[in-house]
Amino acid sequence: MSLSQFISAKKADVTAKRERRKEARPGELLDAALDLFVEKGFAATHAEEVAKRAGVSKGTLFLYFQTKEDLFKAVVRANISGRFQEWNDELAHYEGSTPALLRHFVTAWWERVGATRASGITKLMMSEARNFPELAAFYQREVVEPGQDLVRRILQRGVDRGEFRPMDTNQTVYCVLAPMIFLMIWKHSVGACVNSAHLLVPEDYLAAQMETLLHGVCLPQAAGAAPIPENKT
Amino acid sequence: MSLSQFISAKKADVTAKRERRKEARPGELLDAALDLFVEKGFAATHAEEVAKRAGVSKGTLFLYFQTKEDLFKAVVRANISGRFQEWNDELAHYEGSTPALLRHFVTAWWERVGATRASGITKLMMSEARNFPELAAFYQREVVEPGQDLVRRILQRGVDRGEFRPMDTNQTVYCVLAPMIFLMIWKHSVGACVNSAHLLVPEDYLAAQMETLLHGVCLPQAAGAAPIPENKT
Amino acid sequence: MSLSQFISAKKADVTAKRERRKEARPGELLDAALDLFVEKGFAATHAEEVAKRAGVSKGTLFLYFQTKEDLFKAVVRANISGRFQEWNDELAHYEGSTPALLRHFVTAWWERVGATRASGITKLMMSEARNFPELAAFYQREVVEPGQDLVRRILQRGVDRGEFRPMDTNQTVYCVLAPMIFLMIWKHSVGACVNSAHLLVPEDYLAAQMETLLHGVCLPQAAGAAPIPENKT
Amino acid sequence: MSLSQFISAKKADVTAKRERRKEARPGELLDAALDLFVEKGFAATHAEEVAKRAGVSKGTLFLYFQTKEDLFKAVVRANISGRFQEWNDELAHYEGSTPALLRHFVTAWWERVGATRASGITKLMMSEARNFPELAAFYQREVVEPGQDLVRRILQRGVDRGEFRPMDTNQTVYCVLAPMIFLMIWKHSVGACVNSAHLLVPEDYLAAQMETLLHGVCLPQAAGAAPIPENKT
DNA sequence: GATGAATGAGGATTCATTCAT
DNA sequence: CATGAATGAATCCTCATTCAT
Repeated sequence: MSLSQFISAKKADVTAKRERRKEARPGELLDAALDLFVEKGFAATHAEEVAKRAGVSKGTLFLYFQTKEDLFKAVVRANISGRFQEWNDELAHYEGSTPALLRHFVTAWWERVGATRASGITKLMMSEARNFPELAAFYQREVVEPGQDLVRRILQRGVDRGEFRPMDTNQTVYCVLAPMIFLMIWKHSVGACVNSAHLLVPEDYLAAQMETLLHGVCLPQAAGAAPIPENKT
Repeated sequence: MSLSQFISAKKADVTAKRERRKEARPGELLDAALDLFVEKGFAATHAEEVAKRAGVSKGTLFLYFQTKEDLFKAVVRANISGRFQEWNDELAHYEGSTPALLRHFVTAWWERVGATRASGITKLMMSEARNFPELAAFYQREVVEPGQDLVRRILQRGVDRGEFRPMDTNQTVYCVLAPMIFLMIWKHSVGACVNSAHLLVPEDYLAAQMETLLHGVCLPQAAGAAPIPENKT
Repeated sequence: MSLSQFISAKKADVTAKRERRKEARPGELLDAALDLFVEKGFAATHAEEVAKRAGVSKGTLFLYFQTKEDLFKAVVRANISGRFQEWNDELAHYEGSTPALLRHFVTAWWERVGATRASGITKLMMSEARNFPELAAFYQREVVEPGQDLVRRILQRGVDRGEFRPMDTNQTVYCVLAPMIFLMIWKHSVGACVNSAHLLVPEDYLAAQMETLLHGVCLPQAAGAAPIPENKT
Repeated sequence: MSLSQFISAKKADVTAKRERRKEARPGELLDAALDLFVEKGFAATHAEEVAKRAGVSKGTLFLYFQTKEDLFKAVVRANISGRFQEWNDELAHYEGSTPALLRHFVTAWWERVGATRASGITKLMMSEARNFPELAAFYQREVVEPGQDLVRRILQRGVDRGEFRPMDTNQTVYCVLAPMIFLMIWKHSVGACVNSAHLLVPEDYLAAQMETLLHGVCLPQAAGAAPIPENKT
């Protein structure tokens, strides 16, 4: 190793160590923040506690996130918003039937969000939306609308390909999303502190929901469902 | 009337008025507190605001409820009364088809609970369950389990009468309840502070859910649904 | 004393004691605040210190003044703004010559503001104006503009009555006010911490300023001054 | 050129550059600090901002000045240089009338100090004198007293030459200096953040002040002013 | 010497709770 | 019983200063 190589290696090393730390910090803080936000809610989570759990001081937290709201937004972005790109890509390149796509989407969502700590964020937003209008707006913009949009496009794909019967996709979107939202809320509220005799089994519940949903919205030729009778109620 | 008579009459009058109010006080406070807890959550609801809305002073609130937590617990307990007896009776004497019964149950629920202030209690419990585990257990015992039981018996009636296909009623129960729970929470959180382009219309949503549900779980002869294909995903 | 008299007297007494306290409080707080604001500046004055000096707790201060800025505004109103009514009345009813009026105004100002603690407020505003734009605007609105207006009307009175030569009153206003402002600043800065050999004697300084000013602006017939020569500079 | 030669040449170059910068550093820092202290006051000026404006890091600032107070003191000291020598010389060799000398002095002061950044120092001292008594004394000694002395000698020259009426020069000195001081403070406080309808025009204000001053203090034969009437007030 | 990440004391403000009246 | 003035612990955020690199 030449001298200059040695010198620059040394410097690189020093810098690297620092930068590794600096780059790791936000992640560690987001991690700690997610835990605490989910556990205690936005208002009841104290900045100092987040910092302590991440192993740094209060001041350091505010070095990386200007306010507690910013921290929250960053948590949402890191855990949810970021996923939509991925899903949009999958949707664009999916080649199978739309019922299969919908099942895939729900399964993937469960694995990547529903079953993870990130699911707590949704419960959190439902609880605190009214007290933090700006956060609510942010969440609506970054999560709710992209999510509804994604589902709407899936449903429309089914209609366009003659797999689903014509429908008001704007309303049906809620039939797809509501079970997921319900699941996240349930898990982080009642589910977190009660041992019921008949526990909710998320995967079974989701599968059941999807099947009842599909047999209701599918045309006969697509998923084998019968035509909907006209004499409703 | 002598002076002393006048005085004691006046005093008696004042006392009577006071006692009347005194007995009404806790109810008025619980009423005010329910509204505020639902609207803003536990932490963000200020004792003074509750008192003001009930028309008394802050001091009086703490005369009836030692702490804010006590007030919260009293609010939840006071609002979870026995509506189940009523429904159990209706179920026992219902003579129509089970799909019609289920539709009736959901409609009645929306009218008697979902559309009323009582729906706020559910939102409240979902939001604060983790902070009040003791209350969550109470809620589970007094509300969740009786509710699940009721629905389970409706579903079982359908299976027994050959209207519904055989199913794991313990899981399907959630398919009936989840939309209701979702609706209550949505209404009191996102629904209260976001002007989305595509608002959720509760009645439409419930009707749609019920139809997709029925066409998924009903046997062909019962509600005209097609047989469920065996090749699930 | 009858019973009812006794009763209402007792009640009145109790209430009175309380109210007397409640009414005295803001004054005590304003008093303490004025001292501290003048001594340490707005930013460096701590709410807790103000409260302590007034003999109450931090919380009590915020019971009477929502923010530190509000406290400051109240201090200004109590010590300066309130004076303008009084001066405007005096101006309206003054019957002597305008030079005498101007001398009266300056003397009165010195006695009622310049020589009192209130003078510190002006120095304070000069120091902190740029950091607290809202306070600066408030001060401009409540003090500077009414003050300039008052002086302008005095000058105009002199011109109208043929005592002063015609002038741009908007600029001359500063010739009257500047010595006062200078005095307040000097007194609360250099003057507060230096023992100069040749101390500024405010009364002498003001008198000298007024005389030079008058002999400059007065028409010959009014105060015996000569016409201003045209070859300035 | 060998490798080692290249390295040491490079190093020498770097070192030279560094040393050049190193010597300039404190000056750049003082320069940046002056601007900020004048603009925002001592407390509201942040170390980091000073460093950034000087193009160095926060750490470097504290390398040259142990504390923010030290920096403040250095700023004041660095900006109070000997402009008095220059003026004393001008005074000694001036051959015109004393009124003309006084006008010259005021005009020169405005051009060389009042209109420049140096005026900020005065505002700074007035604002912070009470927090830095030691500096206030220094300022008194190095600036205030020499300045008063200079003016006093001008006035005395007028009296001695029969141009000015006899006076207490110690007090009249303030009549000359106060407008200047007022102007510097006004400009850096109210003047910087208020859009008044009638803005102060420094040059006009100074000219007007000087004329009223001269016509008040001058004997008739000196500047054409009328005799001062004896019937004051 | 120079850097900038990290620190933590400090300050304004809130609000559940107490208690003299 | 009822009141509401008073309290002070608790919380977010800032920023001078330090120190490992």
